Amino acid sequence: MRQSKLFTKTVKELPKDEASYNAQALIRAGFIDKVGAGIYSYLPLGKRVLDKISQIIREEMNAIDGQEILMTALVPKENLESSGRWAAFDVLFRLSGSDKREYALGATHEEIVSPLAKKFILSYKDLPFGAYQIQTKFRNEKRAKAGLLRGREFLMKDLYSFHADQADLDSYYETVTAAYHKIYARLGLGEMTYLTYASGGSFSKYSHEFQTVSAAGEDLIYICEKCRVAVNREIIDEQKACPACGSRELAEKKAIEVGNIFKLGTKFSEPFGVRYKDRTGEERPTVMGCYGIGPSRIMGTLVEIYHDEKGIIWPANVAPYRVHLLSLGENGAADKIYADLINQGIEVLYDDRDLSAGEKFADFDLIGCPYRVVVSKKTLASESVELKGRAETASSLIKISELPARLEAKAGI
RNA sequence: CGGGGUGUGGCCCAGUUGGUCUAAGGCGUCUGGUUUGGGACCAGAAGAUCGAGAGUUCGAAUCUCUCCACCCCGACCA
Repeated sequence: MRQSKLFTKTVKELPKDEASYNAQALIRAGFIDKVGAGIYSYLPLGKRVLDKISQIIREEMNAIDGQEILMTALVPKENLESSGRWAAFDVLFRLSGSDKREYALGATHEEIVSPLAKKFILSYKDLPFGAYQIQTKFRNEKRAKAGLLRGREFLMKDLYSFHADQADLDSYYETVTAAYHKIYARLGLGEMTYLTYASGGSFSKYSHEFQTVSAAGEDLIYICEKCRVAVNREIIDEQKACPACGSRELAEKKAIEVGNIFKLGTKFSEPFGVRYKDRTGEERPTVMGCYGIGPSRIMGTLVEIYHDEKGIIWPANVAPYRVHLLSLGENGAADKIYADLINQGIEVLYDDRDLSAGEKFADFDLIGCPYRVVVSKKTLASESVELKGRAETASSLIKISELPARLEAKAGI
């Protein structure tokens, strides 16, 4: 991408109506645009990051045989009345069309996926399976806050699984847990993300959250480093012990909830009549699980964790581009390097604008691509470019002919 | 939803005991010139229903009322 063609620009000053770091940094660098409290548009750079996060999640869902679907954003009132949530759910955006039929904008999709599954589940032979989607969710939070961390409209991956019995659900639940750990590792969040015991509702003692330690978080968790698990404050009782090993050596930390997995049991399959015939011909309710991760919240979380005083430092796997190529008055040579890198399959943001070096460096720091490649009179004198990692302070001169190999070698954190 | 705060060109803001405010400054933008390794410099230019509505007054960005929006703290978060 030639930066001269990019319609967004970075801005020098912090937006006055945002206090959270992730929103400030993302707006300044031109990744998102604020429309209202908790309502943001994703601009070219931001969309690329969001797509990369979603793609990692998609790959890991497919790897555990999740089947991608896309459900409706409009959820009819009757569906939500079947589960009792039309009245109980206070964050619903409710609306109606000219036909007077009432709907809610989807805040979650048990009420759509359950009747869907009912149409295809007839026999035990139809189980188990998992269906997921990556879709915008709507929740009218009384207080949206913290930029992308708690929005009224946000992107969510929600997976729903259907099983013949509790044992099969339990087994798949472990599979999903492992997949989630892989996702966080690939996103660069593995080290600071903990499987966390949280309140479970009516069908299991606990649900599990994935909590990423960050001062920007809303939750308070108690971490057992030995077991690499944590307990949410909402269920910690007076004994304050690790549920895995019983240790009382727990570290209190603020954290961002970056995922949540639930065993739903028959909570939805009963009211929606999602039943199957077992081997003996007897009809039984299916057993369900649901598993969520929000790519947009992940994006905000990454910014909270990966930045310095100058701007964002994206992990390589989700950076909008791998390389930010800066031409300092040498577009002739830089054009060729740009074309070569593109041909090698390397994603490049190419600053071909007629601006001062300082502005280009500042933009590189704000936008936060992993590598900076500078082409200038100085570097060209030795048929080289200057290469520097965003997180590094030292740069080095690299022969132009060796650049693609160097970038590939450095790829993948 | 309770409490606190803030709304002034695209962005950040000064001004708010009512009176040359015909709204200042910085950034950005446009024109010309000089620059060219950390948001460089000079000259000129354009750009504002002062959040909205109602009111008080000879006169309102400034005072009163209502509403709206955004931020922060708390509650809430299936």
